[in-house]
Formats: sequence, C-alpha cells, structure tokens
Amino acid sequence: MKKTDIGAAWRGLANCKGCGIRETALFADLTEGDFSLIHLPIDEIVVAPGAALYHVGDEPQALYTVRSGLVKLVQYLPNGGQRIVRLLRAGDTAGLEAALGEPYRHTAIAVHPVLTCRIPRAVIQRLSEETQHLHQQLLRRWHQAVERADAFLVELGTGSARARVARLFLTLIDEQDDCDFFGREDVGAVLGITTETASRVVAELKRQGVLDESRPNRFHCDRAALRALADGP
Amino acid sequence: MKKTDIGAAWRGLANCKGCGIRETALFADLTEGDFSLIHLPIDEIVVAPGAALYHVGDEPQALYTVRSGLVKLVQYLPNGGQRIVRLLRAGDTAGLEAALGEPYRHTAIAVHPVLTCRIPRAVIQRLSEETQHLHQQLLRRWHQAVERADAFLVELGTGSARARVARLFLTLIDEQDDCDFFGREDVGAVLGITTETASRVVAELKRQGVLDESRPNRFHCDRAALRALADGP
DNA sequence: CGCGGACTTGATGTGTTTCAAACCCGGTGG
DNA sequence: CCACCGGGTTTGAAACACATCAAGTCCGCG
Repeated sequence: MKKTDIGAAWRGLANCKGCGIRETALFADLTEGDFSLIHLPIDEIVVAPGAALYHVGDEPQALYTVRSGLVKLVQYLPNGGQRIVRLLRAGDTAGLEAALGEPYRHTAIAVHPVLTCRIPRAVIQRLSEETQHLHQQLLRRWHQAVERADAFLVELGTGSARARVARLFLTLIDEQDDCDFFGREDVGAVLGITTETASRVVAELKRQGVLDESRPNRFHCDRAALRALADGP
Repeated sequence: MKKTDIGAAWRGLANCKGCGIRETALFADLTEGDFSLIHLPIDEIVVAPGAALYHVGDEPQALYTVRSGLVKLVQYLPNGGQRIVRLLRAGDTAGLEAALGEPYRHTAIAVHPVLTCRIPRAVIQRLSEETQHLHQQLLRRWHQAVERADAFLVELGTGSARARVARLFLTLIDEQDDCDFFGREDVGAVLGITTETASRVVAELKRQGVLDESRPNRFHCDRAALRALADGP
C-alpha cells in the first residue's frame, strides 16, 4: 500500500504511425486517415518496477499499451492478501475498462521496468465512433482478456505447485529459453500458493538443473524438463 | 464426451420486443427501428440438463442469451479432466466469441433445464454494424465476462475448500435464501477440488444446519453462516 | 429385483501451509 | 572498510488440509 509511486517518468510523445510494435497493439489496423482523428497527446511513459500505472477504483482517464516489460494486474482480497489475475507483456493493453468509462477493476503494477503508451479515454471514444477498425480491435482485446483469464484459471490454478510453477515459466520464457522472473511473493500470488512453497519449488528446480539463475531472477530454462513437469504430478 | 446431445428442443420464434428479460440481456437498448434489421429467425430453444449448447472448437454459428436455468462453460484439461470456468444465468450471454467469428473457446452445457435464445452470427454482425447500441452492449458483455472470470479466480480459487463452497453457494443463492445446486463432480470442477472433498464439505454443512436440503440438490441456506465461512479459514 | 450412478464415508498418505529461524546481499553510515 | 541493518530468499519441523483409494449407502429405473 505504501509502495512509492515515483518511477513514472514522461519520456515524450508517442509516434504511433512509426511504432515498432504497432502491428500487435491496439492501434494495429488504423489507417493514415484515422490518425488525424487523434487530437489529444499520447504520452510515452516509463514506469519503474513496483510503481503503478493505475489503481483499482480510479477514475478511468486512459488506457495503456505495454511496449516492453511486464505488468501485473492485482486484485486485493478481503483478508488483506492479494491475487494477481493477469500478466501483461509487449503488445497487451491495460485498463481496457476505461474505454467503457468503467472504473478500473485492478491495480496495474510494473514488475519489470515498463515502457508504455498512455492513451486518453477521449481518444479511444473518438476513434471508436469514427472508425470500425478500432472498434473491432477493442472487441478483440476484450476477447483476448477473457482468454487470458481462463488460461490463468485452468493452467495456473490446477495441479501441484511444481506443475504450476513449471507452467508459469513456460508462459514467460522467450525463444532463447531465457526468462525474466520475479519475486517469490508474486509467484505465490499468481499461482495461489504461499511464498514459501513458491520459494521451495524454485529452489528445488535450480538444484535439479532445470533452471539456471544467470543473474538474480534471470533464468535459463530447460524447456523440455519444464514441459514434463507441467502435466506430471 | 459421450453425453447425449438430445434434449435441445425448438420451442418457437423469439419475440424479442416483448421479452421479459430484455432489459438485462444483450438486446437491452435496441430501438424499434433496430429490430427491423433482424432478417434471420431467432429461435427459442429448450436445453435439457447435460446437453450442450455448443462445443469447444465448433464453427461459431450463433450466440445464446440465457433466459432461465444455469449453464456451465467447460474447458478440458490435457490430462482428461475438466474445469468449469464460468457459470451463466438469466440475462447472460454464451458464446460471445461467435460475434467475432472466433471458434468457441468452451463447451457450454446446461446444468439445470435451460431456456435460451439462439441468435445467429449474421444477425449480430448486421446489427453491430448498423447500430451503436448493440456495439456498446457487446463491449459491455465482454467486460462482464472478464469480471466474472476474475471473480472466479479470486473468489472460488482462493482459501480453504469450505470457504470456497460457501462462496459458491453465495453466488448461486436467490433472494429467498434458496439455491438450486448441482452435482458434486461439477462443484469440484468449479472450485478446483476433488469430488470427494466437495461431497464431504456439503455433507458437513448439511449436518451443521447451514444447509437444508428440501429436495435433491435444492437447498435452503443460512446466509449469515455462509458469509462467516466465506472468509474464515 | 437388481443394476448403475451419484453421493457419502472411512483410512491412509502426501503436498502444502504454518511458524520460525537462518541466510544472502545490497545499501547505509560510522 | 567494515559493521550493521532490512528485505527478499531459503530451509527446517510440525500441523493440517486435501487427495487418493476403497467401500458402502441411497436412490431411481429398467
């Protein structure tokens, strides 16, 4: 609760047309003409680990396209604990509910350093009235959000702690079998297990050579071994 | 897999304008004029318990508005098991992905006898191009689906088996504190626990007088007691 | 009447939680 | 430079909840 909110730094105005990840992002299929409809600035923002993009219940002023890094969507439990309900990476959209004028349902926190584009709600509404393209994209994003949510429930909420951890690594791993991981407390909040169990499992996988920690929380993984663990008991 | 698909019976053509639950359903804010855009029949269908509205991977021909009864959305696990990822009731929409032309991501199965309206995909696409109203509703439905998914994860995937069962009852209970419940196997699939544990917990709650089984799988519940259990250990 | 399916119950084992303590490491200040 | 602290991680031992395997019961139904 007392986490510093410092760490959100303005980086400049976004140049959407020339954006490197546009084809996978919300503005994917906007046309030249569509861009002229944007009359509010889209800011590029750098968010430091631990800082929030927005908080649950906030007035929805904007939604965010993640350009790099990792964002966790957190929901707080009545008992004070927290549960991470989704993880967002490059190309994903955070705070979609802002497009509907609904208050944010989660708190979005940067896990790794995050580069993001802040798109004001007014821009979305304007575009979504004027162009079918964006409307389709919005629907697709919602669809994607549901799929992710279901996947979280099925993949990360089922089976033994070891299997869950293995599946989590498999969802985070890159093409070189490397993986930027995060704190054990967060692992627990994602998988619905305790911090200690998360730590035990990760430590054990390191000992077994399935994981190799090149730097703190940076792992090289044995993909095959992880897959075997993912469905085993 | 071999569940009979019998039990889906045509009941007639829907009269959307006069529909009793329209204000809560997908067609909530369509105008008189909008209805004239519907050129394909909307069927009213009765689905018997255990029968499917559609199967995972099916070509998306239609989406469904649930008018009464209870529908489960099921996802199958690699190991052959299954997990129920959402429960739908009167006013809810099943198979939203059809509006996007995406294949169904779940299998939708009637738990209690279900009365449903089958809305062909073409109708949705036509309407969604012609009227902002429906478009907004579609977005809202997606939003709702995500909220449900998150609630499933947080409420039904956290805490002890007893707490989860209590929360499940609280989500199903009606204003008279009555509750149409369902098989223990399904309870397990919803909560991520085994059939036996589900049975044990329900049986124990019956003995404690928290639940009173008036007829098979029809319960009168002590709401206060359930709420106490819901966050307790 | 006897069968099958869903529910209940018991005994046992194991995985996970819990409570505690030790550890490692980067940072701070003497 | 080193002592010291604090947060995150690891590890241990004991308690507990849940899974598992295996009967047994209670229906409805042919």
